[in-house]
Amino acid sequence: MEEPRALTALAAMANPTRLRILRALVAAEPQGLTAGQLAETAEATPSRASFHLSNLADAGLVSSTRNAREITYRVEFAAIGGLVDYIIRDCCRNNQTVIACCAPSRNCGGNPDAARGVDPET
Amino acid sequence: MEEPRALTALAAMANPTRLRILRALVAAEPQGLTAGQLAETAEATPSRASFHLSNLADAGLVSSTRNAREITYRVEFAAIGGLVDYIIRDCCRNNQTVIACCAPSRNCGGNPDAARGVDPET
DNA sequence: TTTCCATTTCAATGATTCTTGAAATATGAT
DNA sequence: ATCATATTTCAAGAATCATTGAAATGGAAA
Repeated sequence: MEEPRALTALAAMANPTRLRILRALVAAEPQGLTAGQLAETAEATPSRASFHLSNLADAGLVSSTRNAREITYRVEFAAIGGLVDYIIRDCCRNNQTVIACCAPSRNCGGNPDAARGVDPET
Repeated sequence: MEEPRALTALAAMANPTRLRILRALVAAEPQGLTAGQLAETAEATPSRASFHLSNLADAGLVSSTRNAREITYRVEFAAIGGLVDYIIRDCCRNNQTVIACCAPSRNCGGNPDAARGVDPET
């Protein structure tokens, strides 16, 4: 990933509504969620949800496919991974402290569960 | 890291001038760089650099210490790591595609060097 | 104290981004 | 065709963020 794309991805994630949308899509993998379901989940009007959805799509963070009149969105994990890769490598020059936060027994966010590699799902 | 702080960190990084500043600080580790040096590196006026520097400091991404009349800034790798941790764990629920981007032999940004774990420095 | 240097703060302006609600588009059903 | 549903697009206004240049602050030297 190059800088302009990384900046777009960072800006896309730097919004509470879009982060909620992203989170809902992560939870809804691999089926995805329709624009309407996302609007409901994010407590946004259809128009507002659509605005944020196209922002996320422009950033490559989500993809969409139309099924009849519904449009289903899915999170693009590879794009998020590309951003993480960019932060670690291009931005932080493979700094060990940053890399350590990806390890299964990490503790970088102040969450005690994280240090034990506990899946937040369970 | 909790959401509000992650949002602040993402917003801080989502700006070309601040990303340049961060990059310069990463390269200048562990001594850090003064506000004046950073302004020069980022090709910004002192006032503009100061604005972005306090934004980065508010986000916890840099720290500063005063030495005589100069103020030296340093990158806070732990905070960047915390953000990466947040993206991977809280946001992406430990998705493997995202985690794989932190591995030494990763290839998530389209850069062939990345797959071989080549340090961009060398 | 006066002066100089590094940096920050402030107010004004300009630029982006977000929200809202109405209208448009696309698709399917009657 | 007509209608209903799902979604997007658009224009206007509100809110937030960035840039500028001038003034203020903090600190060291003359």
